[in-house]
Amino acid sequence: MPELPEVETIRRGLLPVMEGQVISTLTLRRAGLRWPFPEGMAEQVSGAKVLLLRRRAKYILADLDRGTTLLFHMGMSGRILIDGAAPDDRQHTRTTPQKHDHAIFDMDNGARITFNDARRFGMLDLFATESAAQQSLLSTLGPEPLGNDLHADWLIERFANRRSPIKTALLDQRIIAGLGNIYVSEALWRAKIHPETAIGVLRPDQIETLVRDIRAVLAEAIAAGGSSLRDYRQTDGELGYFQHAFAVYDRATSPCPRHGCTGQIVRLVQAGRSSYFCPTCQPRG
DNA sequence: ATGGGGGCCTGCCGGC
DNA sequence: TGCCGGCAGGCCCCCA
Repeated sequence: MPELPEVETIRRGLLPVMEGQVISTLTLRRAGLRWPFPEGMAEQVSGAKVLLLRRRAKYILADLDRGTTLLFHMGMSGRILIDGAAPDDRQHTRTTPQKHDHAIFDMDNGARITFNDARRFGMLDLFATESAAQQSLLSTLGPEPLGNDLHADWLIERFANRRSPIKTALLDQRIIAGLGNIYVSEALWRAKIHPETAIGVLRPDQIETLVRDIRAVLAEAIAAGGSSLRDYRQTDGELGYFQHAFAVYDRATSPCPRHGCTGQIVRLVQAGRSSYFCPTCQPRG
């Protein structure tokens, strides 16, 4: 799926057509994605004004003027595309729905926002804004890695005496919210930490370095508009381009790009997911 | 308690 | 050309 940088890029793309704007009609083209949509969601959203468009982890949250919040999650293959926003936009690629277009937001400002998701691991939900913090999808999330919520001291404490491999710990949204398979591999490479290292043996200085590298790789990816491998697109249909900056992800057998390192990138499967790393400059902890 | 595996879906790519 | 296995930016659930 889109990880944090891709979701943030999508949010920024939606801002000008959604925030402060009225949804004239929400059209649902199936009964649900991962789960059934809430009863009456289309009616409750149609006519509502979006007060604020925010992001939490990999979720986009639209607070509506009816005391409700609309939640988007892109799953693995979800896309959001905007048509007809600008007066000179003659593309209108979505004048007729395409395959896997599941939800269509027609805005008062003329924009059409389409949620497309081939694999249907994505989510659309609606709940009372005041209950958002208790919402089951959001309540267990850990700190945001960007901003001021993530502290190395907290991670050092959280990791003490635990044996879980750092790769799987960083994918755990309860520990840090928003990382996914790409940026975990990239951050571990930057921090020179082997993905199988038990979190309990990491030194405090390694964890401090890791926090800095997580922040840096996410910020750089956002600046590049995210990474496009298969499904991900920005809301204008454009590709992100951070994939060109990957050091290790999907680069098995390539030479390690670290200056002075002569190692070769290796693919490893952990908990059913691919990890990529350089055995030479990411020694076992 | 927590770490790993299976399942959810569709699409694409490579090998035979 | 077609079929089949493997793989994919995620997350929930169940089991040891």
